[in-house]
Amino acid sequence: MKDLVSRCPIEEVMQVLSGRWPTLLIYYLKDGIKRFSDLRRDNPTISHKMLALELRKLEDAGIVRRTEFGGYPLRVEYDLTPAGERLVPLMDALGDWWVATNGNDEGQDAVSSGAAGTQTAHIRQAAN
Amino acid sequence: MKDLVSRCPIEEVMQVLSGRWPTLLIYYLKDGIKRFSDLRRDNPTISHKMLALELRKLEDAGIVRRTEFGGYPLRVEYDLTPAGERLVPLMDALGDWWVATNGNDEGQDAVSSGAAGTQTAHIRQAAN
DNA sequence: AGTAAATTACGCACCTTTTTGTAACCATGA
DNA sequence: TCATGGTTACAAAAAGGTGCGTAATTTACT
Repeated sequence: MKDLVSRCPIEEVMQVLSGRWPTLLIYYLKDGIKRFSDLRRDNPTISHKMLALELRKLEDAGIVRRTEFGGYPLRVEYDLTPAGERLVPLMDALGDWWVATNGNDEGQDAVSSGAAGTQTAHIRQAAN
Repeated sequence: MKDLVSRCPIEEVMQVLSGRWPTLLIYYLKDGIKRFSDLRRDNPTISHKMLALELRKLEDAGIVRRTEFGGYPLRVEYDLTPAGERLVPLMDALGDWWVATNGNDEGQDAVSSGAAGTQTAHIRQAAN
Protein backbone atom coordinates (compact mmCIF):
# COMPACT_ATOMS: atom_id res chain seq x y z
CA MET A 1 0.00 0.00 0.00
CA LYS A 2 2.09 2.83 -1.25
CA ASP A 3 0.04 5.92 -1.50
CA LEU A 4 -3.18 7.41 -0.44
CA VAL A 5 -5.90 7.51 -2.99
CA SER A 6 -8.44 9.66 -1.22
CA ARG A 7 -8.25 12.34 1.42
CA CYS A 8 -10.35 10.21 3.74
CA PRO A 9 -8.96 9.80 7.28
CA ILE A 10 -10.18 6.25 7.29
CA GLU A 11 -7.82 5.42 4.51
CA GLU A 12 -5.05 6.96 6.56
CA VAL A 13 -5.87 4.89 9.61
CA MET A 14 -6.02 1.76 7.57
CA GLN A 15 -2.63 2.50 6.17
CA VAL A 16 -1.30 2.19 9.69
CA LEU A 17 -3.48 -0.62 10.99
CA SER A 18 -3.57 -2.77 7.88
CA GLY A 19 -1.79 -6.03 7.89
CA ARG A 20 -1.46 -8.85 10.31
CA TRP A 21 0.82 -7.30 12.90
CA PRO A 22 -0.31 -3.84 13.96
CA THR A 23 -3.45 -4.88 15.77
CA LEU A 24 -1.77 -7.87 17.33
CA LEU A 25 1.09 -5.80 18.62
CA ILE A 26 -1.32 -3.27 20.04
CA TYR A 27 -3.07 -6.04 21.86
CA TYR A 28 0.10 -7.39 23.35
CA LEU A 29 1.15 -3.92 24.39
CA LYS A 30 -2.21 -3.36 25.98
CA ASP A 31 -1.08 -5.60 28.80
CA GLY A 32 1.71 -3.25 29.70
CA ILE A 33 5.30 -2.51 28.94
CA LYS A 34 7.05 -4.95 26.70
CA ARG A 35 10.51 -5.25 25.35
CA PHE A 36 11.52 -6.15 21.84
CA SER A 37 12.35 -9.69 22.82
CA ASP A 38 9.09 -10.01 24.76
CA LEU A 39 7.13 -9.18 21.65
CA ARG A 40 9.09 -11.67 19.65
CA ARG A 41 8.34 -14.33 22.21
CA ASP A 42 4.68 -13.38 22.28
CA ASN A 43 4.54 -13.86 18.57
CA PRO A 44 7.21 -16.17 17.28
CA THR A 45 6.04 -16.04 13.68
CA ILE A 46 6.96 -12.43 13.16
CA SER A 47 10.43 -11.94 11.86
CA HIS A 48 12.95 -9.81 13.57
CA LYS A 49 12.87 -7.32 10.75
CA MET A 50 9.10 -7.07 10.55
CA LEU A 51 8.82 -6.47 14.25
CA ALA A 52 11.25 -3.58 14.04
CA LEU A 53 9.44 -2.17 11.02
CA GLU A 54 5.98 -2.44 12.48
CA LEU A 55 7.01 -0.99 15.79
CA ARG A 56 8.55 1.95 14.01
CA LYS A 57 5.37 2.48 12.02
CA LEU A 58 3.21 2.40 15.13
CA GLU A 59 5.59 4.74 16.83
CA ASP A 60 5.41 7.20 13.97
CA ALA A 61 1.65 7.01 14.08
CA GLY A 62 1.68 7.99 17.72
CA ILE A 63 0.26 4.70 18.92
CA VAL A 64 3.32 3.18 20.51
CA ARG A 65 5.95 4.79 22.65
CA ARG A 66 9.53 3.67 22.53
CA THR A 67 11.78 4.25 25.51
CA GLU A 68 15.44 3.55 25.19
CA PHE A 69 17.65 2.92 28.15
CA GLY A 70 21.36 3.13 27.61
CA GLY A 71 23.90 0.54 28.47
CA TYR A 72 24.79 -2.76 26.97
CA PRO A 73 23.08 -4.83 26.00
CA LEU A 74 20.77 -2.06 24.94
CA ARG A 75 17.39 -2.10 26.62
CA VAL A 76 14.31 -0.68 24.97
CA GLU A 77 10.76 -0.67 26.26
CA TYR A 78 7.56 -0.33 24.33
CA ASP A 79 4.12 0.61 25.49
CA LEU A 80 0.99 2.30 24.25
CA THR A 81 0.64 6.04 24.19
CA PRO A 82 -2.61 7.54 25.53
CA ALA A 83 -3.80 7.76 21.95
CA GLY A 84 -2.98 4.11 21.50
CA GLU A 85 -5.00 3.27 24.57
CA ARG A 86 -7.92 5.21 23.19
CA LEU A 87 -7.67 3.15 20.06
CA VAL A 88 -8.07 -0.15 21.85
CA PRO A 89 -11.82 0.09 22.53
CA LEU A 90 -12.41 0.96 18.89
CA MET A 91 -10.67 -2.18 17.83
CA ASP A 92 -12.66 -4.05 20.44
CA ALA A 93 -15.81 -2.75 18.82
CA LEU A 94 -14.66 -4.09 15.48
CA GLY A 95 -13.99 -7.46 17.02
CA ASP A 96 -17.40 -7.45 18.63
CA TRP A 97 -19.01 -6.55 15.35
CA TRP A 98 -17.20 -9.40 13.71
CA VAL A 99 -18.28 -12.08 16.14
CA ALA A 100 -21.79 -10.66 16.13
CA THR A 101 -22.13 -10.86 12.38
CA ASN A 102 -20.86 -14.35 11.91
CA GLY A 103 -20.87 -15.77 15.37
CA ASN A 104 -23.56 -18.28 14.49
CA ASP A 105 -21.21 -20.88 13.06
CA GLU A 106 -18.57 -21.47 15.72
CA GLY A 107 -17.73 -20.40 19.21
CA GLN A 108 -16.23 -22.84 21.62
CA ASP A 109 -13.40 -20.72 22.89
CA ALA A 110 -14.31 -20.49 26.52
CA VAL A 111 -11.75 -18.03 27.78
CA SER A 112 -14.19 -15.91 29.66
CA SER A 113 -13.57 -12.24 30.07
CA GLY A 114 -12.86 -12.34 33.74
CA ALA A 115 -12.05 -9.26 35.72
CA ALA A 116 -8.84 -10.51 37.23
CA GLY A 117 -6.06 -9.68 34.87
CA THR A 118 -4.19 -12.74 33.90
CA GLN A 119 -1.35 -12.49 31.49
CA THR A 120 -1.44 -12.53 27.73
CA ALA A 121 -5.15 -12.47 27.13
CA HIS A 122 -4.91 -11.50 23.52
CA ILE A 123 -7.78 -13.70 22.50
CA ARG A 124 -10.78 -11.63 23.13
CA GLN A 125 -14.16 -13.05 23.74
CA ALA A 126 -16.91 -10.79 22.62
CA ALA A 127 -20.03 -12.04 24.26
CA ASN A 128 -22.74 -9.47 24.28
CA MET B 1 -1.75 -11.87 4.39
CA LYS B 2 -2.54 -15.50 3.94
CA ASP B 3 -3.15 -17.11 7.26
CA LEU B 4 -4.34 -16.29 10.70
CA VAL B 5 -1.81 -16.32 13.44
CA SER B 6 -4.06 -16.00 16.46
CA ARG B 7 -7.64 -16.82 17.19
CA CYS B 8 -8.39 -13.18 17.84
CA PRO B 9 -11.51 -11.86 16.07
CA ILE B 10 -9.74 -8.61 15.48
CA GLU B 11 -7.19 -10.32 13.36
CA GLU B 12 -10.03 -11.84 11.38
CA VAL B 13 -11.67 -8.48 10.79
CA MET B 14 -8.41 -6.97 9.75
CA GLN B 15 -7.90 -9.74 7.26
CA VAL B 16 -11.03 -8.52 5.53
CA LEU B 17 -10.63 -4.79 6.01
CA SER B 18 -6.90 -4.52 5.48
CA GLY B 19 -5.64 -2.83 2.40
CA ARG B 20 -6.55 0.25 0.53
CA TRP B 21 -9.81 -0.82 -1.07
CA PRO B 22 -12.18 -2.47 1.39
CA THR B 23 -12.94 0.60 3.44
CA LEU B 24 -13.16 2.81 0.40
CA LEU B 25 -15.56 0.47 -1.32
CA ILE B 26 -17.70 0.31 1.78
CA TYR B 27 -17.84 4.06 1.81
CA TYR B 28 -18.92 4.27 -1.78
CA LEU B 29 -21.50 1.59 -1.25
CA LYS B 30 -22.82 3.44 1.76
CA ASP B 31 -24.48 5.81 -0.68
CA GLY B 32 -26.61 3.07 -2.12
CA ILE B 33 -26.66 0.51 -4.86
CA LYS B 34 -23.73 0.55 -7.21
CA ARG B 35 -22.75 -1.45 -10.22
CA PHE B 36 -19.33 -2.75 -11.06
CA SER B 37 -18.71 0.00 -13.56
CA ASP B 38 -19.97 2.63 -11.11
CA LEU B 39 -17.40 1.54 -8.59
CA ARG B 40 -14.68 1.65 -11.18
CA ARG B 41 -15.68 5.16 -12.08
CA ASP B 42 -15.80 6.17 -8.44
CA ASN B 43 -12.29 4.93 -8.09
CA PRO B 44 -10.40 4.87 -11.33
CA THR B 45 -7.15 3.67 -9.85
CA ILE B 46 -8.44 0.24 -8.94
CA SER B 47 -8.00 -2.38 -11.58
CA HIS B 48 -10.89 -4.52 -12.65
CA LYS B 49 -9.17 -7.55 -11.26
CA MET B 50 -8.72 -5.98 -7.86
CA LEU B 51 -12.25 -4.67 -7.80
CA ALA B 52 -13.63 -8.10 -8.55
CA LEU B 53 -11.40 -9.68 -5.92
CA GLU B 54 -12.19 -7.16 -3.22
CA LEU B 55 -15.90 -7.28 -3.87
CA ARG B 56 -15.82 -11.03 -3.62
CA LYS B 57 -13.95 -10.82 -0.35
CA LEU B 58 -16.42 -8.35 1.10
CA GLU B 59 -19.27 -10.50 -0.11
CA ASP B 60 -17.83 -13.56 1.56
CA ALA B 61 -17.41 -11.58 4.75
CA GLY B 62 -21.10 -10.71 4.69
CA ILE B 63 -20.51 -7.01 4.25
CA VAL B 64 -21.56 -6.59 0.66
CA ARG B 65 -24.46 -8.13 -1.18
CA ARG B 66 -24.18 -9.03 -4.83
CA THR B 67 -27.30 -9.25 -6.93
CA GLU B 68 -27.03 -10.63 -10.41
CA PHE B 69 -29.60 -9.91 -13.07
CA GLY B 70 -29.57 -12.16 -16.09
CA GLY B 71 -29.44 -11.05 -19.66
CA TYR B 72 -26.75 -9.57 -21.75
CA PRO B 73 -24.81 -7.66 -21.08
CA LEU B 74 -24.81 -9.12 -17.62
CA ARG B 75 -25.93 -6.69 -14.97
CA VAL B 76 -24.79 -6.98 -11.36
CA GLU B 77 -25.63 -4.72 -8.48
CA TYR B 78 -23.77 -4.27 -5.21
CA ASP B 79 -24.86 -2.82 -1.92
CA LEU B 80 -24.20 -3.15 1.78
CA THR B 81 -25.80 -5.84 3.85
CA PRO B 82 -27.31 -4.83 7.21
CA ALA B 83 -24.11 -6.04 8.83
CA GLY B 84 -22.16 -3.86 6.45
CA GLU B 85 -24.23 -0.88 7.45
CA ARG B 86 -23.57 -1.61 11.08
CA LEU B 87 -19.88 -1.57 10.31
CA VAL B 88 -19.91 1.95 8.91
CA PRO B 89 -20.17 3.81 12.23
CA LEU B 90 -17.29 1.77 13.59
CA MET B 91 -15.11 2.86 10.74
CA ASP B 92 -16.29 6.39 11.31
CA ALA B 93 -15.10 6.13 14.87
CA LEU B 94 -11.69 5.08 13.68
CA GLY B 95 -11.55 8.04 11.36
CA ASP B 96 -12.54 10.34 14.17
CA TRP B 97 -9.90 8.86 16.41
CA TRP B 98 -7.34 9.46 13.73
CA VAL B 99 -8.09 13.10 13.16
CA ALA B 100 -8.36 13.62 16.91
CA THR B 101 -4.95 12.15 17.62
CA ASN B 102 -2.95 14.00 15.04
CA GLY B 103 -4.96 17.08 14.40
CA ASN B 104 -3.67 18.19 17.72
CA ASP B 105 -0.02 19.12 17.70
CA GLU B 106 1.38 19.26 14.23
CA GLY B 107 0.51 22.81 13.31
CA GLN B 108 0.19 22.68 9.58
CA ASP B 109 -3.43 22.19 8.69
CA ALA B 110 -5.29 25.44 8.79
CA VAL B 111 -8.66 23.86 8.31
CA SER B 112 -9.64 23.58 11.93
CA SER B 113 -11.21 26.97 12.24
CA GLY B 114 -14.75 27.77 13.15
CA ALA B 115 -17.03 26.06 15.58
CA ALA B 116 -15.84 23.61 18.15
CA GLY B 117 -17.46 20.63 16.51
CA THR B 118 -15.34 17.62 17.20
CA GLN B 119 -17.34 15.84 14.59
CA THR B 120 -15.25 15.05 11.60
CA ALA B 121 -16.57 14.55 8.16
CA HIS B 122 -15.10 12.00 5.85
CA ILE B 123 -14.02 13.75 2.79
CA ARG B 124 -15.48 12.04 -0.15
CA GLN B 125 -15.22 12.94 -3.73
CA ALA B 126 -18.41 14.36 -5.08
CA ALA B 127 -18.44 12.07 -8.06
CA ASN B 128 -22.02 11.39 -8.83
C1' DA C 1 -29.67 -7.00 -44.98
C1' DG C 2 -25.28 -8.04 -43.30
C1' DT C 3 -21.35 -7.14 -40.74
C1' DA C 4 -18.73 -4.87 -37.21
C1' DA C 5 -18.32 -2.88 -32.88
C1' DA C 6 -19.69 -1.94 -28.26
C1' DT C 7 -21.56 -3.20 -24.03
C1' DT C 8 -20.97 -5.72 -18.78
C1' DA C 9 -18.76 -8.20 -15.39
C1' DC C 10 -15.72 -10.70 -14.85
C1' DG C 11 -11.77 -15.19 -15.34
C1' DC C 12 -7.21 -16.30 -16.70
C1' DA C 13 -2.34 -16.02 -17.88
C1' DC C 14 1.64 -13.43 -17.68
C1' DC C 15 4.59 -9.99 -15.89
C1' DT C 16 6.03 -6.22 -12.68
C1' DT C 17 6.11 -4.21 -8.21
C1' DT C 18 5.88 -4.47 -3.29
C1' DT C 19 6.34 -6.86 0.85
C1' DT C 20 8.39 -10.10 3.79
C1' DG C 21 11.88 -13.57 5.16
C1' DT C 22 16.83 -14.95 5.94
C1' DA C 23 21.08 -14.26 7.17
C1' DA C 24 24.81 -11.53 8.43
C1' DC C 25 26.73 -7.65 10.87
C1' DC C 26 27.22 -4.02 14.64
C1' DA C 27 28.35 -2.35 19.31
C1' DT C 28 29.96 -3.68 24.04
C1' DG C 29 29.52 -5.04 28.98
C1' DA C 30 29.31 -9.30 31.71
C1' DT D 1 31.03 -15.77 23.82
C1' DC D 2 26.57 -14.34 24.47
C1' DA D 3 22.89 -11.14 24.75
C1' DT D 4 19.97 -6.91 22.99
C1' DG D 5 17.92 -4.13 19.55
C1' DG D 6 18.55 -2.99 15.74
C1' DT D 7 20.20 -2.25 10.25
C1' DT D 8 21.44 -3.71 5.72
C1' DA D 9 21.71 -6.71 1.49
C1' DC D 10 19.89 -10.25 -1.02
C1' DA D 11 16.20 -13.73 -2.04
C1' DA D 12 11.66 -15.41 -1.96
C1' DA D 13 6.91 -14.75 -1.89
C1' DA D 14 2.85 -12.27 -2.36
C1' DA D 15 0.17 -8.67 -4.25
C1' DG D 16 -1.24 -6.14 -8.03
C1' DG D 17 -1.55 -4.52 -13.15
C1' DT D 18 -2.37 -5.50 -18.20
C1' DG D 19 -4.46 -7.33 -21.73
C1' DC D 20 -7.19 -10.96 -23.90
C1' DG D 21 -11.34 -13.82 -24.05
C1' DT D 22 -16.44 -14.48 -23.19
C1' DA D 23 -21.43 -14.29 -23.89
C1' DA D 24 -25.98 -12.22 -26.19
C1' DT D 25 -27.96 -8.32 -27.49
C1' DT D 26 -28.13 -3.67 -29.22
C1' DT D 27 -26.46 0.04 -32.10
C1' DA D 28 -23.74 1.82 -36.05
C1' DC D 29 -22.41 1.66 -40.49
C1' DT D 30 -22.31 0.03 -45.42
